[in-house]
Amino acid sequence: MNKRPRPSSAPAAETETARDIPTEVKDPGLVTRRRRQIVDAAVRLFIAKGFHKTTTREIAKAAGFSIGTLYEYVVSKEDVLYLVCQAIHQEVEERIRARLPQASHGAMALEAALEVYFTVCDQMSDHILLIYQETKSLPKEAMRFVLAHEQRLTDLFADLIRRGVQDYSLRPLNHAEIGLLAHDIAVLGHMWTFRRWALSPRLSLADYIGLQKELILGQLR
Amino acid sequence: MNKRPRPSSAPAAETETARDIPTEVKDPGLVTRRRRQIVDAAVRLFIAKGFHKTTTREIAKAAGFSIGTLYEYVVSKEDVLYLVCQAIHQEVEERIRARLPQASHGAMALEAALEVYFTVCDQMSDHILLIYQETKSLPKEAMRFVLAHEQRLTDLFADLIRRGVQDYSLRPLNHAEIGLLAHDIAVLGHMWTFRRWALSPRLSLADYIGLQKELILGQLR
DNA sequence: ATTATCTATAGATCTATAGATAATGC
DNA sequence: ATTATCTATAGATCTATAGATAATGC
Repeated sequence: MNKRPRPSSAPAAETETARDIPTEVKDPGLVTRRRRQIVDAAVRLFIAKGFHKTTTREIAKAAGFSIGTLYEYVVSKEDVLYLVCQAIHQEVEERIRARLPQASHGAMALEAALEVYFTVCDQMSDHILLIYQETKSLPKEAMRFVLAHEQRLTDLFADLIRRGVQDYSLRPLNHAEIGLLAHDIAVLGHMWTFRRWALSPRLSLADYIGLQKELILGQLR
Repeated sequence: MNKRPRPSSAPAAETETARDIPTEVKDPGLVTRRRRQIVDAAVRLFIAKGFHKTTTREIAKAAGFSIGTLYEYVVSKEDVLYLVCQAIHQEVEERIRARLPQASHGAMALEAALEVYFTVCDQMSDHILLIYQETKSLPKEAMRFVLAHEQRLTDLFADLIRRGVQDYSLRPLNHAEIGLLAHDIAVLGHMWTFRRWALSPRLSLADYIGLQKELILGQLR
């Protein structure tokens, strides 16, 4: 059940889900704790002012320690951004997985997943928007990890669609169609966050979910 | 034919399509020319390095004059970003309008528009991506103008859908549905630019257009 | 004498680190 | 004596402007 499909040609090391950031501090528990403080502080600041306009000093202060201490836990400012992106993706994925009911057949499971996903996107609006806007500021390798995470989330939908096709609760679809539909779903969730300025004045979240579900599922039955 | 619907409550001044940037230079023709140089240089640099990592000096140099001259034509670095966003939106809109055939009925016109729009998104991939990533760096008022432009582009699709509903070539849809579908179309075009890393290795542009057209039009007939 | 352009730099940051200090455990 | 934290700052930029210079037209 936890087996994710991995690109068959890539070596195992390439599919690791997180990148290690060097630290001067020996106590691993402390590292975890301090980095959580850093992430919490940075998320708030990045959402409010953006990555580039936030200084490392501000991050350290908001996290409750000095600039010198900050640099015991990260090597660079970009590391902070990476930690933030990683934490956000993790939380999105956790929230979705936590609320995914073990529905009977594929079509039903997919519908439930859409409901959950769009709701999570709404709740984590600012965070998802942040990822959209700042992923490009990551160093190349860190970006690869973040995009891989995005792909994993998308695969979650692809798996459900595939299940629906196999149990005949959805119409037959080929590999490319399934992949694309999964991306469509992922992006239409994000759309609620980055087009909020146009959508939410006219549409409630419930309406949005209802209409988008119709669009996606209508095409699959 | 050129009448665009405007929010009835907003005063005319609010719907202006461009913002005036002060300049020290008297000759309007020269201003236009130099600003085009600035935009051309900045677009290239911003796409390559991002807005924040590009310096005003680099922009001036790439445009072919000195930093002092640059500041005769803009007040701030943000002005350059605004000029860039404005120019990109304008070109996207022009390219689309130029190739829009005067198709007979709404459904056909919409299909043609999708074809054109997705193609333009592909051609201007880097530019659209730039807008996605840097709009947030604009000062508030400039951002309003850029988002208004985005909305106008979306309205273009809404108009076509509405036409199709009226001539019965598309199924009946209410106001909210039309608005949302228009946004879906706009975003699915952009998706080709910001999910390229996942899509284009597996899917040609033609396949992408074909499948997305199916998704959207399938729901409307 | 007016307009456009250039050079030189003021002034303001900001990241990252070196070296000092405090706290903890042997 | 080891680990974590802090203070102070080196070093590197970067935006925006002031004042000088060159070009154009009366």
